[in-house]
Amino acid sequence: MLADGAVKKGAGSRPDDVRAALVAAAAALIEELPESQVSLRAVARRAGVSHAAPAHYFPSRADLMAAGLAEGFDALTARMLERRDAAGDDPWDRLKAIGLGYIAFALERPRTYTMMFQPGYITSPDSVLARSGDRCQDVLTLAVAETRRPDGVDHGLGVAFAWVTVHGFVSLLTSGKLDCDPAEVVDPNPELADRLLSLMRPAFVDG
Amino acid sequence: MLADGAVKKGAGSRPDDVRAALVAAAAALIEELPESQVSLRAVARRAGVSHAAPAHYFPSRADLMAAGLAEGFDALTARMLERRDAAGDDPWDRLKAIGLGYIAFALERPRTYTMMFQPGYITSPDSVLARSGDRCQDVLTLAVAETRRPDGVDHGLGVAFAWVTVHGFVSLLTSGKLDCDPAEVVDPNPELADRLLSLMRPAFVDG
DNA sequence: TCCATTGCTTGACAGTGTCAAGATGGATAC
DNA sequence: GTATCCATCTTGACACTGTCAAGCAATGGA
Repeated sequence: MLADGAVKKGAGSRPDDVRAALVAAAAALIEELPESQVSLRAVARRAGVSHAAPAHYFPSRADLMAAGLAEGFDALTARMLERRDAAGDDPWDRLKAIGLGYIAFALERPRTYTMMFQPGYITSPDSVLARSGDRCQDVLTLAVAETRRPDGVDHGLGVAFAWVTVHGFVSLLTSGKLDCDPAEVVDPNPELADRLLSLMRPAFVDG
Repeated sequence: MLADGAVKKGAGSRPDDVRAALVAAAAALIEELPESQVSLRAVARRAGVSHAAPAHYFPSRADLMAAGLAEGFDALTARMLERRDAAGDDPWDRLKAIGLGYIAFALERPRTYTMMFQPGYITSPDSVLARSGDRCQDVLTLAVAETRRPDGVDHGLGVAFAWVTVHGFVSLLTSGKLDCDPAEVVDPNPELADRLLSLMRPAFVDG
């Protein structure tokens, strides 16, 4: 049996199979191991190729990690959209749904999430990782725009405030600074997240 | 000339000189280099000792890093207290001063700050790093308690909200996600931080 | 059939964290 | 004064890392 994401040699192997296997292996290991243990060679082993194979697709370890992390941003974006579209028409409900989806993703894949925001993996503003991060931010930007009211806060500040709140929350949670169990925050016990998001409500909608 | 924090051998060298030099060297390198380049051996070189000397004081690399990061938490705490004590008597002014001090520290020493919240360096709740983190949180807890009003939010939630906001802000800033220059946020242009902190004001005080 | 290019492997290098063993020097015991 | 001990630190080794150079194998074009 081949390992998860490993490449079948010979017959069925097409160009870019190895690349896809490497990205999949990187994404898997990023969540399974501490950051320092996600080595280029470990990813290559998981993908079933030699230790130098990644060099043909990614200039450095950072670029391979970035490719795996970009998948993380895409998954986060998908999760937010899913929750938003199930939330109905009320702008605040939609924004809050996005926030809860964001929190749920980060707590399900904490190592991936943490690494997604690690400086050093974005090598240029046009990189795959930067672009996937931008698409993620677009979802939030749109949802904040929907809540707009004449006397509301500046739009850019609102986006920053919303993002800051959810990011700070999951970041402190996974660092163990908010003495409560991250595993219980979303599924069995969503009150904390709910109440925290409600604290930022006055910045967006009336009442 | 000896490098910063290096140990003078022979005459003046007392017990724990090497330990202090190692911690100082670690604290310095943590801010100077990317996390992956702050190696045990680089710290030892900086401190002027052999590559295995740190093992006599710290069981592993993580423990040496934790000692350097604990100094970071202590410096952060000192910065917050300094700002608070200069802020007068108004509870909200004091809380906001703490927040601005927090933000200033994090943007002055971004690599140190980021690493302070990296999971993996706290080996036990009684570790030096955990304790210095607790002292830091105590300052915030006290300031939030001062803002208390009868119909206000739950105290624990208030502490979480305040911390989440400043931590999320500097964390996104240093990740490059809030398209503005972190170097300019505090000193020449404190409006953004000021406005962001003001958004959480309704959760703490009236008016 | 020959050749060139692509895709990947093997091998090497310096650097890393950690462990074992040896040196060194100051304090204590006799 | 000499011997012993012990903490402190060094040296050396090991497996592992990221990256580079060289080589092998297969594919596609002439």
